[in-house]
Amino acid sequence: MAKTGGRAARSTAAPALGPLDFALDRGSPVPLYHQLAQQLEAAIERGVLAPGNLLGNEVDLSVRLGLSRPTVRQAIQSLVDKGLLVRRRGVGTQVVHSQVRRPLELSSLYDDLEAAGQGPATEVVRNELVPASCDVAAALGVPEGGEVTVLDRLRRTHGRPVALLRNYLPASLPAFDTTRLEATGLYRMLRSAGITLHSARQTVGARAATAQEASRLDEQQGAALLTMQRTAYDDTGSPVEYGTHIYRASLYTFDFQLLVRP
Amino acid sequence: MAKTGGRAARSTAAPALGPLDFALDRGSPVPLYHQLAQQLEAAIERGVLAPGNLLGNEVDLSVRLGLSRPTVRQAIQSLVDKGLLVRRRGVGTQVVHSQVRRPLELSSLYDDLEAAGQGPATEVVRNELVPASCDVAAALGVPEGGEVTVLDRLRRTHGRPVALLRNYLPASLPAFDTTRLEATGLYRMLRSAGITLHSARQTVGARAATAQEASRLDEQQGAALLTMQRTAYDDTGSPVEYGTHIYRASLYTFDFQLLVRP
DNA sequence: TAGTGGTCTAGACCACAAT
DNA sequence: TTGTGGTCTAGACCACTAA
Repeated sequence: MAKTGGRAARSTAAPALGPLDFALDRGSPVPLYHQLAQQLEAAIERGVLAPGNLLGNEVDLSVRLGLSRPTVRQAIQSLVDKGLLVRRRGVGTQVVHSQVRRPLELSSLYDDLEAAGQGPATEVVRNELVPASCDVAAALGVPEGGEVTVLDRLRRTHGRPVALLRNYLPASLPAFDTTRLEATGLYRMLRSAGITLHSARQTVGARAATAQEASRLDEQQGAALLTMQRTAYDDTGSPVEYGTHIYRASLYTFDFQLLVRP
Repeated sequence: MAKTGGRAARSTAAPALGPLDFALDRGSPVPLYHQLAQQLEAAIERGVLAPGNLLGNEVDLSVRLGLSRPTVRQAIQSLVDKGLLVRRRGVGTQVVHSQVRRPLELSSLYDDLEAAGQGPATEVVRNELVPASCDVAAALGVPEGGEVTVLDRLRRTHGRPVALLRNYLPASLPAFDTTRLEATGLYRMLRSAGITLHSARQTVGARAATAQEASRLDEQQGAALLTMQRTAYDDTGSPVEYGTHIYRASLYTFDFQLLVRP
């Protein structure tokens, strides 16, 4: 097939927006649109692409890169979805004005996913099978009184206790090795167990600390605590985890970025 | 290979997934992929599409609907992004297992956007120009001491105070009419002023109520409060609003769904 | 009017999963 | 081996924005 046949003709001495050099590898298993998106994002991050007009129209770009327009669009769209670019019909595609731009995954789900490995960050204080209470049964979709794994962890940063994490998991999952859990983190273990997270539902609130909670968290009784409940689901919609977390409000906040969908 | 070459042969009395009837209007200004997405979503919502295998392959679907495959894919992809569908290569596209499915916009930004109009939900208690303090100036990107609009509102539900909302806005915006603000809501007024929100950054925390806050919110001093700070940006990345909100933890929680991006 | 993104088409080959 | 989604192409016409 001569598909790529006429491509050699695209010589044209360095068009107006020459400074951008993208190296696309057609042999790579990573999709072209993804390669382009990554390199665009890197260019934006490095400030090579200033927050002004740019990315001269999609058609030119596709010709310059030797890609089809839909492919270029797909790359651009992924960055628009990330909030890095804005498209205006009849105007062009612009880099969004710097400011806060780190994508920032959501709240403590991210913590559980990434804040692992480094030192004795979280200590497992309980890891056993118990009968499911009413609310746990409802959240996990198991019969009330059926066995579930309960996991209590104490999380510290800089040596100070920050959070009490209680998680319930279906007993159908393989048992969790405590030491490995402390080194790896809950979500990474779920992942290596072949469970791919799909979505989660969270509720964030606040209340005063009980005497017991206060002593465990090194706070005064009645101190303000941040509370978070979460149910996480896998691809098929089956619940894989129900958690009730408590954070010291004096040391911890949830912060996240959100995009307004058109 | 004659792949679907025998396409005409695929007459087969009412194929397995016959019950779906989609009415696409090519004359409508609403894009075909969007029409299809809406009708698919409606079918899922109504339970016509059970959480199992379905949506027989994209190629057949496109033929049945008289659309090209990319168009069908675009429709499906939008529902995947919403968390309603899951695609598996070599398997097919499935409806995600019911459970929690309402998309649910994020936290109180949604409140501000939608919880408007109905009754005296929020009362404007302050609406004036003041010099920007350090943190306000930083958040809004204006010089310290420059004029900004400060807006204090008291929000009630069922007659009980729920939140104290303080917002700062650039003085460059047109003045906000207090009565209209109470009837319409802040974000709707911004929108009608031609400002399209793009993204926001939020921090959620907790602390004990001061005596003054307690009296305004009908709480005890020291009661747990939920706090939220937010900076919202428009398309161009310019800050359009900085808010410091306080909620009664006994009456209010943030709850939201989040999708795990692959 | 000219230029931009928005939508749509009709194909193609590939990678992966199930059989 | 078969069927699925994943990627990619090379065009086309339209709607909106700006000059």
